[in-house]
Amino acid sequence: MKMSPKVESFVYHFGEMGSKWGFNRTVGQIYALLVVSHQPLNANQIAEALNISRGNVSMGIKELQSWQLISLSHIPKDRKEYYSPKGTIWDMANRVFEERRKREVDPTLTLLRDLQLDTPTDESEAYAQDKMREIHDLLETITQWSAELQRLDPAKLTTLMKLGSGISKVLSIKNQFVKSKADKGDK
Amino acid sequence: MKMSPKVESFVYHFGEMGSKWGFNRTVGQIYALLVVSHQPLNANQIAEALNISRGNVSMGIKELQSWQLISLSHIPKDRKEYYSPKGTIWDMANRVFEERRKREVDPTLTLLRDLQLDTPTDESEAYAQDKMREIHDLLETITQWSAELQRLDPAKLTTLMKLGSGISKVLSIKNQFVKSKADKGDK
DNA sequence: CTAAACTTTCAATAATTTCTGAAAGTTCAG
DNA sequence: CTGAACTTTCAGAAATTATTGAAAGTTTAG
Repeated sequence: MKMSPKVESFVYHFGEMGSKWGFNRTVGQIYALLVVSHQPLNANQIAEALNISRGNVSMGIKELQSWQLISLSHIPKDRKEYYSPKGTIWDMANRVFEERRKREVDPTLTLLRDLQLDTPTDESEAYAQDKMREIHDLLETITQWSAELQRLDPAKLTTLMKLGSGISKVLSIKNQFVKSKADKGDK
Repeated sequence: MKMSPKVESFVYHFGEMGSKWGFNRTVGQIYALLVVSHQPLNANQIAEALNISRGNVSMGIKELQSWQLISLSHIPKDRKEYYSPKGTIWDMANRVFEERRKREVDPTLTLLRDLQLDTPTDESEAYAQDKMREIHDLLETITQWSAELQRLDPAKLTTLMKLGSGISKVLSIKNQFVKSKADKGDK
């Protein structure tokens, strides 16, 4: 399993970036390698291609499984497990968003909600609490949006994006729509 | 500068989370502290409140400046610099998105574009290149969307979100709209 | 069963990142 | 100027995170 120069630079780059997207370098590399490989790979092939230890591959695979990013397969007469990316690239992006939300945003929302429950004891606490509420609302709105985005068919999304001039136009259309309903007293 | 328990848990939590959002713990804490403080704080106050060294504060401030997240002010008769968060919470979120895009997505897009230029030499390279193109297109679409989202007035966005049932509805409206234009031959 | 062919675990170590604090740099009032 | 009041820098120390590889665990063919 020798990587071609192109695949190699892709894989290494993805490793570096991956570490900023919530998983470590090795995990990013493993995933990148699987994505560009036409056939499923086993752990030894991965270790060899990436020049990392067998144990490290095992850790990486485990992590990718917790992100639900890979699926297993088997080759007849071969006991080894073969790994390949699960779903499309869009699925992958959704998984990453979702997983990050669960790990990073949800706990924050919980904390902020809890902190809202107490009544502030003085002016400075009131100010702090108000700011925390703002952040809470922001995170909630973003969460809501991304949840809805994820429900969309990506192909449709792309098409819509290309057809119009994007979301601003979409919103102004909706805005008019909502206004005209409101004018008729349709709240 | 003693933090109240509420502020304290907020600040520490934000520190932990911050490290997942592209800056380190200290930077997250400093920013959180500034956000919930009614008055601008100077470096010593920050160091004392967070129990970190003066030098560390200086580093953190520098980092926050590179993210364009804080502004400076001065108090008459006092030589120290006082720091406060720049803009609204929404501005902050935009800055973070934008900065992360610049640091994490843009270089990837560049790399992927470059890798597209070569013609594949064999079937497996062709496959790899095709996957890379998919990722490129995905990242580009996401980039486009987020750029447009940032241009929107956040208040308007929130209102729209609350009025309707979200983006799916918005899109289906636009979809009808575009279709009817298309039916009239309006491309 | 048993042993071969795997995978996983985990303690030790390596690599990386963050933090400190002393020293150097800057600014400005007098 | 000068020195007091700051801020920044940066080398080394501390803390955190990632990696290895040997040992333990698991699965299955025979």
